[in-house]
Amino acid sequence: MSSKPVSLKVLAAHLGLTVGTVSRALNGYADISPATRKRVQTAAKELGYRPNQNARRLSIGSPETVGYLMPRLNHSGSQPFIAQLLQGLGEALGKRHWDLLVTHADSSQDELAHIERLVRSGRVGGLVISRPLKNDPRIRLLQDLKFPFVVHGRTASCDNYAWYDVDGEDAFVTAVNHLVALGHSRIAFVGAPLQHQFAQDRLNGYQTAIKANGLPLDPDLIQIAEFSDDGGEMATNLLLDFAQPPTAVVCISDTVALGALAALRARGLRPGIDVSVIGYDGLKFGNHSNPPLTTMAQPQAHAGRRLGDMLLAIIDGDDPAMHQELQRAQLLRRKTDGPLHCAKAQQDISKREEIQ
Amino acid sequence: MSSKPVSLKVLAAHLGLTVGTVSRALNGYADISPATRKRVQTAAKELGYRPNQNARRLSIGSPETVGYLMPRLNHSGSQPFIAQLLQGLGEALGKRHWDLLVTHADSSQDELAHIERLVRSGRVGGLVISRPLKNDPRIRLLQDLKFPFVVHGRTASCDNYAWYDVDGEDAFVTAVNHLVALGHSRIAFVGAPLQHQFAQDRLNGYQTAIKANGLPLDPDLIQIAEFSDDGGEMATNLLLDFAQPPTAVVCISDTVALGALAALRARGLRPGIDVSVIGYDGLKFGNHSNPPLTTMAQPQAHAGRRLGDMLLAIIDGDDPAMHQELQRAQLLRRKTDGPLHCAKAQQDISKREEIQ
DNA sequence: CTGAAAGCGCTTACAG
DNA sequence: CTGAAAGCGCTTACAG
Repeated sequence: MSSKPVSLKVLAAHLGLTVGTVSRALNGYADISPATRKRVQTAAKELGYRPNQNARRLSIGSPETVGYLMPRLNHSGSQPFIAQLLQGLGEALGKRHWDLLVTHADSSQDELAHIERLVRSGRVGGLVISRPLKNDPRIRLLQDLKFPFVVHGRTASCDNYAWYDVDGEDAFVTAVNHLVALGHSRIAFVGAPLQHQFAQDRLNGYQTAIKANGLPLDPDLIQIAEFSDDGGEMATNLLLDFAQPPTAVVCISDTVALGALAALRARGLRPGIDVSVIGYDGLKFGNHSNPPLTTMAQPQAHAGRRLGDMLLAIIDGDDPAMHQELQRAQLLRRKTDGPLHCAKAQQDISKREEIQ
Repeated sequence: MSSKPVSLKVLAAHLGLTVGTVSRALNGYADISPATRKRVQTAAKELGYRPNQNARRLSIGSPETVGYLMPRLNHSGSQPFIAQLLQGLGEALGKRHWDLLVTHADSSQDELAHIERLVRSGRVGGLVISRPLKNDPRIRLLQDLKFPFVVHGRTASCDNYAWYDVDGEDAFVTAVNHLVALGHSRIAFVGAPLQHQFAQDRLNGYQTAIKANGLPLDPDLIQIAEFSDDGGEMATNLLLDFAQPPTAVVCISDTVALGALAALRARGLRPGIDVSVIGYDGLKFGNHSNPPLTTMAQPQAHAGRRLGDMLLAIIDGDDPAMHQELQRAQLLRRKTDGPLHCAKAQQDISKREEIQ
């Protein structure tokens, strides 16, 4: 279909030189006369010569390509940060003229086979994986294969590989402390299934902070829900149905928190006044929720670049354990956090429910 | 770093065969005895043999890879659909074991050079580009190079290449008609700079519908703003400052519409009651805005798959002009559209503004 | 049915 | 300084 690109062979023929010489001239070898180097370079530019990368990479023995293993989309929410992540990865790789291959397994069962195929086929020289499980078989596989990789996120034991993560535990300590400082003592946690480490981290932070503040750890106040707005709404409804409902809720994500807000509004409760809600992520969209969502905003801008730089360094031979970066989330106060209302107001909440 | 993958050579040696024979056995050539075919297959599985794709692709003369040219992120809004699009592309390509390469130009000036490099280097056999300009030089370049490509979106003249798009003009006709049916006659349009064709299409739809309904085309009611929530807010403030403000606003995107809602709320105007607002995109997040956003929802689920299938067909030799698919957006009524209020209410709006 | 050989388009020691 | 040659790991006519 497309016209054939010019090869080294035709370029060499055009110049009356051998392909070896032309190749060395183009690749800046020292043992080429300045005159022919110039001649070769101008001819290459004129003819629009670009080395065939498949050939080049076969020859040098490196795919000069890194793979990103896309997490499977859960029907409910789209990956909010994926575009930014890919752009950052692309920037880091681009500095060295490496390529970015984006793949996803057909099913989660196939994921290990998918990775092994990818590694063995020589298409990539390193891999970026994200959203690790607590004990992620992908990480074990890659370690067994001794294949360079970095993880966006962490697992329970994460000493011996490279990762970039935001400290979810710290974030939820901060969120709970903030609510305690506002006078709250019945603070609930709406989380997601604990197979993912990030879900566990955030729950840990919640529990740590509750205890550190001398509050009782009421198991009723810990709700594990579907990781979506609907999940957040259902969990919050459960919480509000208790005899002693919480006066504040920390949610594992902004999306889940939006569901919590919906549950509150549906009962005529005012988020940030009657019940406080804090999300996690810092999505821009939280500015436009009803009311604007207070959240733990994670610094997301550099994740892609950092992961890309790390991976290249590891491929160059760095010890993966050298490359571990933990960022902190920051409290972003908008309108859904507020001081505890007086006892009377709390009673009103309970009453209102009974009426419903 | 990683242990070397087994090559065809070691597999052949292991079996006491030549590489040619082993290759043919693995690739299902007919002239191989069933016995050795079996023997080869089991040995390949045992040793975990995977053909080196760089070598294979060099040999067969196809990169078996397609490139996706990421649009540059505008600081303000993230690409909401990009993850879905990539997943869909990956599915379509995966059926044929093609790979997906994701790239972005360092700057918009470099984009043409970037494409040319990509094409000439033989890394990809086809390209997906998105968000075309009205008269997009990338498309001309790819046509000149006679290189297979598909466009997510359309340009002004789009007869002679392949594209997948949602009919923005139709969507805005639908939105305006809906508002007219609700009794509105002063309907504004908040758009974005017109270099992108989609911005023009949506404006065209607005204008077409205004005229078709026998309404005057008031240039004041067309506001071209920054493509962001802030842009939408500023534009809406301008509209509300007019002596005769609009009673309804159609916005070029959900994000812009969120800004419009913010502007209304800031003035104490109730979206959907005092002033109607309709967005475009159908973001899930619109369920949680204040109030939930009425929008023209575009069917996004199949875009990636369709674009991938089209591109593969074109690479196989199909005429690109055969592959043009126009989808329609659907009105998704939530809470920001409503009937025109009586004259008195309208006066109140004007008054309220004068007070501010 | 299998082997021997050429070729894909590069890179890179090795001669001279 | 440049050429001639081997090699990267595959595929695929061509013999036999």
